[in-house]
Amino acid sequence: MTDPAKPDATRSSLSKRRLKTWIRLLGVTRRAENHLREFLRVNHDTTLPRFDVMAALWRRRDGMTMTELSRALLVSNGNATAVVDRLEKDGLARRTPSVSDRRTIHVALTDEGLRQFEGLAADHEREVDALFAGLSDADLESLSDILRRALEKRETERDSG
Amino acid sequence: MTDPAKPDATRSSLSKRRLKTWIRLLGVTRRAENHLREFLRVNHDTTLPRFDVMAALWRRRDGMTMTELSRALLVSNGNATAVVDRLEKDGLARRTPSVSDRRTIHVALTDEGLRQFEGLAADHEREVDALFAGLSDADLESLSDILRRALEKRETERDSG
DNA sequence: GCTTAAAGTTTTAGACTTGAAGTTTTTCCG
DNA sequence: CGGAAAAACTTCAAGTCTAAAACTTTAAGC
Repeated sequence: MTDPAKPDATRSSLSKRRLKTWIRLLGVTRRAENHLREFLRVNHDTTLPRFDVMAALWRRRDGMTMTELSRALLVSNGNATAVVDRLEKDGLARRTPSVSDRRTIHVALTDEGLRQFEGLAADHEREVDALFAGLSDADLESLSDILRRALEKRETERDSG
Repeated sequence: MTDPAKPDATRSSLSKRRLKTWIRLLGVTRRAENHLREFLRVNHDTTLPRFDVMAALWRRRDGMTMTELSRALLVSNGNATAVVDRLEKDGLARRTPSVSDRRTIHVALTDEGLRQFEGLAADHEREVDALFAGLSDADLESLSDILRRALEKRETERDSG
């Protein structure tokens, strides 16, 4: 358990540093999310979850199942159902029963949904650009690298666990 | 508008890279949050918002006002009220009217709240440590630096805006 | 055909979250 | 002093979110 080569202070400081870094990561993410939520509400009268769903559907233009959607967004399936319900009610998304597997339902943006999202996405990208304007090209490269490594580690764990 | 020194592709790729990095940041954060939520639920029968509130109250042992609490957590004041309501109902937090200002209310952990949080915090730190075990000391340093810069940029904006 | 399992969706109950509106108290300023 | 404005907090309505249970459809085994 104890390692003479590494005094207690060193070991504990690494763990504490991981915790501190995580808390900072969380803080930056929440601030950015809050900013974007406000932006979407004020300028486009929509919400972050709606935007996320529309973005996922836009990326998969030919439609995706509810389960694929909830997995892509890292949210529960019941949650996805509710958001899609509201989008459908507003004429922005459409559900189509699958012909090959009568259990599944394909969701896709309507023409109006596509049109609306494209305007939204351009503004959103500008906003994110401004939000992270303080980060240089090198910063972005480095940040992406580190985050990718953090992600990979976890997926390896999931595979073997 | 156009800058001959920087071709369109270059300018747009920087904006796109910021967007991609933000999406990755969001993904990593959500994955970690989901993991920690599950951990708290299964091992300690509690939730992330409760943990966050307790952590804030633990850091400020002598108590803090509801407004300080909601600002520290980056959530709305109505939200803070609801979470503290539940903690109070469970005997983990206590509200005390301020004597100097009858509008404000001081919130603090009870003895039981303190005791419970200390167990929680130790486990939570271990979990975060494992979650980010893939990140080296240098990674953490670099990540912290970059995030601090992203944060500073935004606060400067808020001051001058 | 019948049972069981698998894949997917929906429902339910409860917690969380926000923004806005409302109450009480304090501060500011004439 | 007295009224307006601001601040702290709560309450409310609507939406978001999760986990777990219920339900539907399909597939597999007997």
